[in-house]
Amino acid sequence: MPARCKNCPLRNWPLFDPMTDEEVNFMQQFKTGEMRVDPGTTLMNEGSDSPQRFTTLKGKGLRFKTHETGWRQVISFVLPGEFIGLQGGVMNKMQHLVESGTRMILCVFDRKALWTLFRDHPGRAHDQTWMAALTEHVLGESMAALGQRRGIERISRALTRLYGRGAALGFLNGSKMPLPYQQQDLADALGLSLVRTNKALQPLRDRNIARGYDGQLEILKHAKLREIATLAPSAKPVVRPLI
Amino acid sequence: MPARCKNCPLRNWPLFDPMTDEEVNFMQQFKTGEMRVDPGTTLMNEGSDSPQRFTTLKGKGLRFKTHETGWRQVISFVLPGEFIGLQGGVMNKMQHLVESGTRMILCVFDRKALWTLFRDHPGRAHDQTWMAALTEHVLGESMAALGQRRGIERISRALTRLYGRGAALGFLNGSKMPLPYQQQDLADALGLSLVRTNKALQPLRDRNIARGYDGQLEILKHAKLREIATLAPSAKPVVRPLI
DNA sequence: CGGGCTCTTGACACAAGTCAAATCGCGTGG
DNA sequence: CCACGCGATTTGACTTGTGTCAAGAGCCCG
Repeated sequence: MPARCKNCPLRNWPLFDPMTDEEVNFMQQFKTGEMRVDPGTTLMNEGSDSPQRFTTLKGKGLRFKTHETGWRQVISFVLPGEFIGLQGGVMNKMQHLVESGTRMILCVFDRKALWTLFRDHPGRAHDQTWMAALTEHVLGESMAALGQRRGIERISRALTRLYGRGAALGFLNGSKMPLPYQQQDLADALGLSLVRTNKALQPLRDRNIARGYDGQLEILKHAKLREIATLAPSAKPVVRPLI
Repeated sequence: MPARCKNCPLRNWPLFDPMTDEEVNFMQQFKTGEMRVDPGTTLMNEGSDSPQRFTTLKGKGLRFKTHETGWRQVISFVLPGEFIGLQGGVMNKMQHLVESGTRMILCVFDRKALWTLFRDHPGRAHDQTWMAALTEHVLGESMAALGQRRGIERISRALTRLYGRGAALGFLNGSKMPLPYQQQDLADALGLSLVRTNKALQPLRDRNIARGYDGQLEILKHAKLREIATLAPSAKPVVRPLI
């Protein structure tokens, strides 16, 4: 039986804007169910056709584009609390896939229902736009990383960011967090070859700065890692609405 | 005296969704004026503080991020019809600048007024989100270009895209369109050094495929250019709402 | 006529890709 | 219980793309 929004396990994390009871009830109307998927399931494909939108409740996934020449660009890592399917109405036959990397549980909303949200609940509609703007911002940062930074910097940045997001979602276990991605995923996200990714990871391992193995990401020297990534010292994740 | 939205020079281009008279009047309320700027003016800086939002009426600009280590990543080229300032509410002290590259004329909207749009005109609010989703899509494509394509491919792709957007806005003059950007701008957009950009441009010039000079972009062999860029043969620009 | 841009070109250094092979885990079937 | 196969990771040798440095050419404008 699907959990009620009232008991949503995500809602009370400090990463998310608090919601009033009224808002929770409102969202509950739109929830048409829950979906559980195994690793490697395609959640969105050529989004325009999908009648559903999702919010990730549990598990991790990948958002990426592919090309007939064989490459794959990972656009972002999908973690709990993320909304999937906004682009649905926009894309034509272009490829933008979302795939699960672990078992996932997703909250399912109906596409049409979401439209009425614009009519009846401007605040939530605004949140939707707000999230889109945040995504734009994040993608812009990623572009800058790809365009302007070298391999080792990109990797350090990616690990730092993933760790930060994981921390905000309570995934941390000591200095470790579960990271169900492979080096190939990281490579495709960073625009590096698998071999180079591995080789760039090595000095981080050897110098006990950070390491990823056995489905875990461990960061031992945060400051050092940020320094290598030329990232500003702190920057907490932005508190966002949950849709 | 500022033009009325009714006479908006952009509105009737086929690139944009048609608007009803009612919608036009509605938007007119929000327009607080027009702004004219010289080349090189900063339109948005650390967006969170700007009380204004703009729509480009005329002229071209650049959207980019900079970093204290000296690099600059051009996120996108700003052409007429583009909305500027959506991210305003999201960014903290992070740098995301919008700068004019030519003289520009911009439609000015008040930030707060735009909020009421969510309350009173869901259709337009939806358009706003729609545009944000389109931008997400475009940025994703750009990421893929930066991460997966080599210099010459990136350049060919960029030229093709710019030409396509120019065509949709009626900038074409024979096989040429005005392109008020420098090689350095292109380089910063593509994540290449200036020198490499120039060198990659050379074979395109020599083989009479495309050339950029004197503020003009000329494409002589579209098919060839697309082939070099490994782009699908056609793909018209997506018809979008004008905000 | 002489700065100060932008664009062009060449020589060289270095980062990243490619190819290939070895290693390690791990689950399956004999 | 162990051999086998498969996928992920690691490592080495070599090639290629791209950055950097430096200098010259073209051009506009005072």
